Amino acid sequence: MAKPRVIYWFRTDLRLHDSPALQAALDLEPDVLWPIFTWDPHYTLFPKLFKAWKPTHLVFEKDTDAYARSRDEAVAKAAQEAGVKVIVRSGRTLWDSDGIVEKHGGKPTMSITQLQAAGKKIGPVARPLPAPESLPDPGDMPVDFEQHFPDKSRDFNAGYRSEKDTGYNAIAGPNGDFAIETLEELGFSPATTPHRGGESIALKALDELIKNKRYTATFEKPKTSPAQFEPQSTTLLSPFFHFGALSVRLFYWRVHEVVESFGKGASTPPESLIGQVLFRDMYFAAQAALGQSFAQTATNAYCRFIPWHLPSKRNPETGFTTGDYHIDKPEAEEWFQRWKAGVTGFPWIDALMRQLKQEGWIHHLGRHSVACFLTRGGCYVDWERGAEVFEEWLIDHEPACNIGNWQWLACVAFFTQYFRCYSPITFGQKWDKNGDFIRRWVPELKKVKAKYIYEPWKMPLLDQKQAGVRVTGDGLSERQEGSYPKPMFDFNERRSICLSAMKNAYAVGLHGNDEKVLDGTWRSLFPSPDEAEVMGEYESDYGENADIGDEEDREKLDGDSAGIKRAARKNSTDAKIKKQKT
DNA sequence: AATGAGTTGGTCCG
DNA sequence: CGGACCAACTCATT
Repeated sequence: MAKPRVIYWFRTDLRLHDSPALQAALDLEPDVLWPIFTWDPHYTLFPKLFKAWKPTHLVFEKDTDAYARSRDEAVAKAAQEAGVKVIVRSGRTLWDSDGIVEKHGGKPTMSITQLQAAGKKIGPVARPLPAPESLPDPGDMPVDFEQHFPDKSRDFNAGYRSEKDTGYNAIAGPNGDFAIETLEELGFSPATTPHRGGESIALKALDELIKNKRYTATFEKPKTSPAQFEPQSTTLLSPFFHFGALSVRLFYWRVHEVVESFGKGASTPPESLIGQVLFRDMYFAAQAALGQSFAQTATNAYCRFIPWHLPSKRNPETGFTTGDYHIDKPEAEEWFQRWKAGVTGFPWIDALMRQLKQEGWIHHLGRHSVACFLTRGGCYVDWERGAEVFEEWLIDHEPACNIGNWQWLACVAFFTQYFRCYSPITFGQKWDKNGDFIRRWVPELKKVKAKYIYEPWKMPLLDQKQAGVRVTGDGLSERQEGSYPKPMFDFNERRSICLSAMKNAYAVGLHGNDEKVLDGTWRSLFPSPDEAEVMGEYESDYGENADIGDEEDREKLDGDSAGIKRAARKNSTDAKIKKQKT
């Protein structure tokens, strides 16, 4: 019998160590093994490859991302039609995410307790497999068919290319060596990030971490500083996990060993290093259970509905295009743009957003800060808008973790304590009194006294002169030389408005799959934006305390808001009754 | 049904 | 720096 001819498709597993899928391919004892790194042109490429190379097997690591599922189904179908056997192995997570879902009754894991319980039912995390000593030769690769990128409309990076893209001109790359395309070959400018990838760098980074026994064994995420840089306070292994350059199970067992031998005083999940990868598995399994609806509010039974000022681009019915889906607040669009550009006028937020854009990575608590600020704790912009920006900019972007964490911070799923709100001023100060992190990323403020670095709008003119910066403008219009924008709103005012709006939304109690959300009738359950604005009381830090005037007005408004709240509670009760019925 | 816990807030007080 | 409080949600356990 002829020996197997195998195509190995690398996607989420750019490594040789601990790859169950690669091991499965090698276990076939193939005559030839072709490595393929292509990402999207598979729909047209694979049928051609099947015809030209006549493989017997196609092997790849399981990808439970919503988009990947449909892509892989299409490829499996094409393989079946060509008589090619498909082998898929789980290898991206501690446990197979579909297995976790199954043990959790087919439902998404919405807490770390649920994930741990389901993991326990499956059994211990698999021990990592060693890297193969050698790989079979790729052999002949007749490529006498159309090899160019087949569908330019699916080239989502087109807008970023400055040079000619030669990366897709040949199956084995420009040099015929199957090397992953360089940025230059893909037509991009040199990277702006100092972070570097690859399996050997990943393994070295893990070794360095493990050498530091105390750090590894006593790691507590909430105690690591989001303001620390060069070096940062956390491991920075997430990009390696994302690309599969480092096996999460290898990480798990090597950390486990250190924790065991450290004994008393070691940290435990969820704060510990092990806890971090447990959260990762939790989000993966949540997504595996919910599919595409996980990425959005619309149709998502596990996502609370909030009438954000700036809506998602998705329509509740179709999942796409902007719909009439929010309570109008014209300023919100500008707030979103200023947040994205790092010119909100709040230095702590701006520093984080600029670091994110430049380097593609910020500390987890920094992500908390900017995500809370954009959603429930400031701008009241839909979390889906923020998630899209992170998706584009993060070098460690993992769809499941990104979506899950945005839901967490927006308090629409996973987390509910919306009254715990990050301050763009005091949260950073807790870690970095002098504002060194701000000085690094917002150089306009480099010479500002520590007293004003988190609140430059409070700086007297004389101090502004001495620091060589004028606090003026909106950040978006053409910026004056040596200026830094004024804050885009009174944070305390916004915090108060958002809090009461969240309270109301919780009382109404709608979720993404509720009929009222999908047919638009949710509007009648929420106060108009003007009413919502005056529901919150606040002490202005800026001297111009909105419209709330004399005592009589205040009473009247409070009366109104109480009425709205009563209505909201009633609606909440209705919703609960409705749920019990179904 | 009641109770306690939940990775990662802010403010005030001592 | 530690704890009470803010105003109060949901889940897991009993």
